[in-house]
Amino acid sequence: MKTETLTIGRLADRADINIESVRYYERVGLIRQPRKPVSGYRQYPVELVERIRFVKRAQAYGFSLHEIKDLLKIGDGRCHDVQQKAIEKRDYINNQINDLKKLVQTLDQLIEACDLNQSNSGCPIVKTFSQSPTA
Amino acid sequence: MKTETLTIGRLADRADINIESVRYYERVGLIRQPRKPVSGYRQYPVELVERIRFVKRAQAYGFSLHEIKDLLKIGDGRCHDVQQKAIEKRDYINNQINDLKKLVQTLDQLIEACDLNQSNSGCPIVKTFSQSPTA
DNA sequence: ATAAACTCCGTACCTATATACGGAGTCAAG
DNA sequence: CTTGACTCCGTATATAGGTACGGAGTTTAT
Repeated sequence: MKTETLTIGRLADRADINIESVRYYERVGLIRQPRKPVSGYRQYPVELVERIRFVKRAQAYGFSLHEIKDLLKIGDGRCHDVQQKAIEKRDYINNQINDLKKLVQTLDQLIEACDLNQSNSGCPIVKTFSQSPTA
Repeated sequence: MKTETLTIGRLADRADINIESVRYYERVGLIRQPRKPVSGYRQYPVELVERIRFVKRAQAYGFSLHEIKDLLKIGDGRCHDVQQKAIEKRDYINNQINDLKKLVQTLDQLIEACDLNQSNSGCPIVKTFSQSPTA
C-alpha cells in the first residue's frame, strides 16, 4: 500500500501557495524536507496540503510563521498550552489596539486644531512635530 | 557672522540618533547632504537637530519615513494639506483597529472553547487551524 | 608631532515573508 | 528519442528602517 505523494508543484497548487513559498517554509523549518527518492525530486505526503492550510489560517489569525512553528510543535494533545499561546497573542493585540487608540485620539486633536486655525500658516500639526516652525 | 554647524557625530548626539541613521536619512532624502567644506566632513546647521526630532515625533505618531518626507515637503503654509494627511492616517489606523478587534473576538471564542474542552486532545484551536486533526 | 578620536564611503547585514531568476538536471508524453 | 514541462539549487530582489564593518583620510588634543 503506497501512500499518495505529491511533487512540489502539485502540493503548491493544492495548497494554493507559490512553489517558492513551499521551499521557503522548508528553509524556515515549518515543514520538513521529505525523503527524496532517486531523482532528487521532493515527494510530499498529501497531508502536507492541510498543514500548509493550517499555516495560512493561523497567519490570518495574526500569528507569525515563527509562532506557528511553535503551535505545530505543540500540536494537538496539549490544549492548554495552545490556549496559552492564544491568550498571549490576544493580550498582545489588545495592547496594540490601545496604543493605536491613543494615536487616533492625538490625531483627532490635531485635526480639530487645524479646523480652528484660520490662517494657512502656523499649522498646529507642523507645530506639534516641529519645535521650531517651518523646520 | 558664522552659522553654527555640527559634525555628523554631534548632530547624532544632539538628535539622539545613530550616526548611521543620519546617513540613512540622507540616503532616503529626508535630509539633504550639506555642502562639505575642504575636509570632506559634513557640516550640518544646528536646525537639523529639530528636523530630526520632527521625524522621530512624526514616526511616533504612526507616520512612515516616506510619509514624513511628504509632510516635510508640504511644510508649513498649507495647513489644510497637512490636515488631510492626518485625516487619511487616522482613518487608516481606525481600520487597523477594527481588524484587530475582530481578531481578538475570534481569539476570545477560541480561548473560551478551550475552557469548555475537558479533554486534552481535540484542542479547538488546533481544530480551527487544521481541518484534519493532529495535522 | 603624534596618537586618539572622528569621519568618509560603499557595502553587508538584520527581521519577516516571501517572490524571481537562471542554468542544469529529470520526467512524462508522443 | 525528443521536446516541453517540471524540479533542482543557490542567490538576488523586494519592503522598511535601520545597524555594522573596515580601511583610509582628517581633525583635535596633548
